[in-house]
Amino acid sequence: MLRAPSIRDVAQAAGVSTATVSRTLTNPDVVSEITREAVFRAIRETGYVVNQAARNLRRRETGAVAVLLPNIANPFFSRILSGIAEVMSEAGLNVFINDTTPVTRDEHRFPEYASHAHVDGLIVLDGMLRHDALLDRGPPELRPPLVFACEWIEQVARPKVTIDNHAAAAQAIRHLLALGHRRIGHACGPPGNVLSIARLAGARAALAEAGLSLPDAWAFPGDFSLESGAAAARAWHAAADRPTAVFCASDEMALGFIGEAQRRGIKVPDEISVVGFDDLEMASHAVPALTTIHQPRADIGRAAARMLLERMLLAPAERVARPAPHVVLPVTLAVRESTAPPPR
Amino acid sequence: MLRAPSIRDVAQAAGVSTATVSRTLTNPDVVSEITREAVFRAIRETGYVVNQAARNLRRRETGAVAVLLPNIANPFFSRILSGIAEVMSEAGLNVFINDTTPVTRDEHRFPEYASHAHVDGLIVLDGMLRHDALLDRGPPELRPPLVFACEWIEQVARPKVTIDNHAAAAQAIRHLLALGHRRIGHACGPPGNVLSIARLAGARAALAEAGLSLPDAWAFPGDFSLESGAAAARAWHAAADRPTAVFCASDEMALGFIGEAQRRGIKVPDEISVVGFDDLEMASHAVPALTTIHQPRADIGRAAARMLLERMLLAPAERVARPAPHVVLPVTLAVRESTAPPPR
DNA sequence: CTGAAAGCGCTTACAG
DNA sequence: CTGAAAGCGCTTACAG
Repeated sequence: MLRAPSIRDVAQAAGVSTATVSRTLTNPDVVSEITREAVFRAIRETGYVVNQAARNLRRRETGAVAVLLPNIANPFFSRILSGIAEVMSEAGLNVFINDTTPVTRDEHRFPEYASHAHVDGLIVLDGMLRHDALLDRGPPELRPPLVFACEWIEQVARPKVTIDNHAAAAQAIRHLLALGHRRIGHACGPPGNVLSIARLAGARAALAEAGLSLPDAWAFPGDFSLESGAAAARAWHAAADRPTAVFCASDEMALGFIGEAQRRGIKVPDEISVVGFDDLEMASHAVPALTTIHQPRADIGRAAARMLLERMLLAPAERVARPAPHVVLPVTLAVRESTAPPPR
Repeated sequence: MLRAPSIRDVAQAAGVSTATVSRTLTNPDVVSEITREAVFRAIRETGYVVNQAARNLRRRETGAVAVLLPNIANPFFSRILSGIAEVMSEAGLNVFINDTTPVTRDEHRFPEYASHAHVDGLIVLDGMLRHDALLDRGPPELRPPLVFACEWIEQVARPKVTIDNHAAAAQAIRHLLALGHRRIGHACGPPGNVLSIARLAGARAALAEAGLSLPDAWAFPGDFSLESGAAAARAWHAAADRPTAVFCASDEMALGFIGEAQRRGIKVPDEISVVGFDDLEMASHAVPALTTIHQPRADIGRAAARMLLERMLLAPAERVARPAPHVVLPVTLAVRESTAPPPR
């Protein structure tokens, strides 16, 4: 039976013990130069590569972290993932990416493997995850370190890196107000989602500041997707009494809204101003280029990864004792071509 | 020191041996009903979850497969990944997703972990991967089973699932010819890429059938990105002698091209017809909606995953001996609004 | 149907 | 600076 070379093969070839091979690999300085070289030569000769399962078992760690996200098909996540991958690969850790709603239609499930047995840490981008499962199972010291990014779960006190969604939404609305709009609608994110809630509240607050409000009829339901943005445009178009501007909870919705509006012969921004949220690559390439809230997505990913690394270094007891930090990253409003003063 | 419960704790709680616990978990039928129930009760009481590192070490497998792709930020891959995740999660396997060009600018690197030691199989979506590294290292029986999807490496004979890029490109060109275009350009994919080469060749072949050719000046360089599509539009616009239609090697390029063209006051498709390739979600929501080659992305992912599963079942020797199958999935041309007869 | 025992391939105090 | 030995937590022939 053919087998991959093991540390014993290397030890034999180098004429040393397996302990020395192991030390040469993990802590070369404690080994004399001649043996070190002999070991490296033996490694080359045998084509040895360390068996992670064995190392992990022995070290009681896995060398991997997992990222849980609601929908990998959503382009919003791509740069966040690059940011995470960047700092994790520097730290020598592998990254599992896992869609929390793959095939089934049930609640967002916490994958079984997302426990200490499989993973040294977790970054969770999904605020809809049910938290009854592994997330809060067993003694806290045994639960893998976890940090939230972008989204979070109110009941689960863990470190997080987010933006200020409330303030960002308010900023988007104030931009529309400054252009002279008084009749402003909102295409909402998925109901129950923490981002949807914060963005809607922020929009309402900014409207209230100006003595305005958001009629229910102008809060168009949606779920962040292109299609739901298009649906919002249809609802907007069908309404007798229409707002002159709409703030969308995501860029995909904004792009879907604009596409559907244009397809119906509506001119953007002449007849309707549209603001997005996220600043996807597509936002600046669309026509009209999308006015939107720019999120520093790679930075969010990097910050979350660094925070997780910090938490992984802490002793379990200390980690549980310490307060969970909350990093809030700044956003900017990218004013482009999809907003203008109201018609007439 | 606090430790996660192990199989010994369960055995003790249930009053059986660890062997019986293990059997109950992996092969419940061979265990009597009473012990089985006792074991399950003990598992619940202790909160036991199997330690994968130990299981993997013992079983000489890892329970995970890796997907290697050139750029996770490219929305083209998202549905392929869902397709893969769908069948792999059914099979009880975890999926590592790895960007082959994360931070560094060097050649696409084969990640170290993509060896038998870390992963039971590989799906490679990156034809630019250097194949000198682990890919062809050591005896073939020891290399993890690998299947290519979408892209491939000519010199590496492995199973693959692709589309017929040559035929698809020809189909796109014939659509433009049928509309009456005689002056047709091509916005190319990244140089050296197998897809770029096949699509360019297919376009040339269809042009040649009609007694036409593709002047060098009309083969706009690109790299599949939005920005390179916009650059192609600028080059097209600046040219003295311009084609009336352009076939783009990707939807992102087509969308970038159209955006830049429209921004310069050019009407699409009235002044220039544009065909894309891929059929991203955005394609049908853009204005004009993009005429493009529809790729069955989820199917590609599912087919690649199934093929990998098959190969993983084979004994190493047999796997090496067998010819590598090549599955070619059908594509369709989605005719929408971005193409029309040439001006005048 | 069940248990004792070996062993998967590492790492790491403990001696020397 | 180096080796012998124990042990990480499982699984699986081998007996019974």
